[in-house]
Amino acid sequence: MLTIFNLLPSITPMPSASTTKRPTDASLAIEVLREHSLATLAQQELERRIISGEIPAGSKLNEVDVATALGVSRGPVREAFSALAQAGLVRVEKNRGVFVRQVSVEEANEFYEVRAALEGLIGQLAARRISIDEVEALRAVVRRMHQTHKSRKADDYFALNVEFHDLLARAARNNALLAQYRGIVNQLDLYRRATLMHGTENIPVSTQEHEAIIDAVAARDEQRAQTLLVEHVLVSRARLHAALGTPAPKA
Amino acid sequence: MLTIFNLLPSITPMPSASTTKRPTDASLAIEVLREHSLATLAQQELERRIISGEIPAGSKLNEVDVATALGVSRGPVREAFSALAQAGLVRVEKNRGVFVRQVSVEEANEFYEVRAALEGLIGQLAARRISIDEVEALRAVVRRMHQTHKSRKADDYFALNVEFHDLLARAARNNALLAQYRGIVNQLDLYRRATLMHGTENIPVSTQEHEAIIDAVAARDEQRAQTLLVEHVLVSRARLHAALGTPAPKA
DNA sequence: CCGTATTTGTCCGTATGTATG
DNA sequence: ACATACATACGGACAAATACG
Repeated sequence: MLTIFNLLPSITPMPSASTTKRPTDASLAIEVLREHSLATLAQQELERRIISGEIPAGSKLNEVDVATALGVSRGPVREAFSALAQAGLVRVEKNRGVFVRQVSVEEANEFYEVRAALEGLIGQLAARRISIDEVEALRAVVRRMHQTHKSRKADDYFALNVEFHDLLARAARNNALLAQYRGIVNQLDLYRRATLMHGTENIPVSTQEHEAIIDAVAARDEQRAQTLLVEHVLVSRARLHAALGTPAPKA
Repeated sequence: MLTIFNLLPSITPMPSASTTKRPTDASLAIEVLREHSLATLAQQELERRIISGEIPAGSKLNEVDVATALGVSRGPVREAFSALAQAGLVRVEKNRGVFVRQVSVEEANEFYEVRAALEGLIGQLAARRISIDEVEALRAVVRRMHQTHKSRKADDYFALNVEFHDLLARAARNNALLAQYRGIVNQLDLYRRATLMHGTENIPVSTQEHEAIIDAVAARDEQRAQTLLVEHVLVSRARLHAALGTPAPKA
């Protein structure tokens, strides 16, 4: 338990090479607080901890514990809880408390259906609007995936996979779509974390799919990009079910 | 300005014919408060007033004014604001206040793109999972649309149109999809309300499209239902732009 | 440009409801 | 079943920032 500095956003610490003006933690905190309220900072920090699995699914979030852990009072925490509930990351039971959302297999399948549709639109729009630089950034991510595969670090691959799809989602140039997509992915992560199935997918096959997606997008083939991405999502869902031994729904 | 009774959910007032046990407003309030917090009630009430246009887009929501109007303190109101901000219905500016979200033409086009994709999935899944009763309910709505058309009440048609699509969305049997769909529709309504373009669409053409959609869904033709619904959304977007004189995006 | 009034941001106390022995 | 301990729900007070004259 500490102070406001706990919920400072994860600003990259910087290699500290710059001699210009090294901002102290205190000045950074002041700068951050000029724009963000404690409620939004608490929301972001809780979201990060939930998505990362630092706070496991099903956990009860005690108001005073969270407040003291974040170094704020209970007011901002309650506001953060409301926002997180709307985002689907926590569930609020009146007079009982708030709990980190648990996503069942059935709900995960629902999310996958929606995600497939959104990814399809992302592919379609990205093929129409992506820039050359963004295509190159996508290829760079896939290159790093190959290296990561060789060193066998599944967690790194998982992070790169997230980066790939988020990059693509941003390339679609549609903020509403981006927001909806991220919301779905966050909720799906709740399920993946709970089932400990992060990054253990079939990496070589997946990277092949990624490369095909990049090619389709770079070729401005909207239809193909859409189809490939829908398939990509449904296939990864099938892989997940296969690994878990759960029944995969048809179509 | 009044009391807690302001934010009682819109329970149908009942023709007051029942002699059994007529619950007083007070007992109703107690019953409601047993399940819902003042924050969620405030959220629902504010959402209703925003969607209905009762509170116009761009309005500044003063905390104490809203609190007194709803008969509660500022705490629950602030929690409701957090949730509404997450839902995209209001925008929060730190140390300035919260404002009802204004949706620009460009943002509305983004929403239409997403909505088209979601409606497509709705059509696909509804064709797979809809029940006979639900098909009949859809036909009933369209019948009422015809009558409404004859009496030329555009607002009624608008309400029926919402009911039709929400019914279809529920028939898709996917709660995540339903939630996302409703979120998009709510935000699109912000735009429609602002442009005063509710219900002035081409009604006869629209009802023909609705009937075709029902036929496709009833015939379990997933592909056709999906295509028809995507087209339906894009066409209604084009109609809107034509009426407003704004440039309609390609595709 | 400064002082005042209003509004937001935060914190804490109290009442009510829930879980536990 | 009762009493105790605890957590949440709500309200109100204080501080900081903004808006206005």
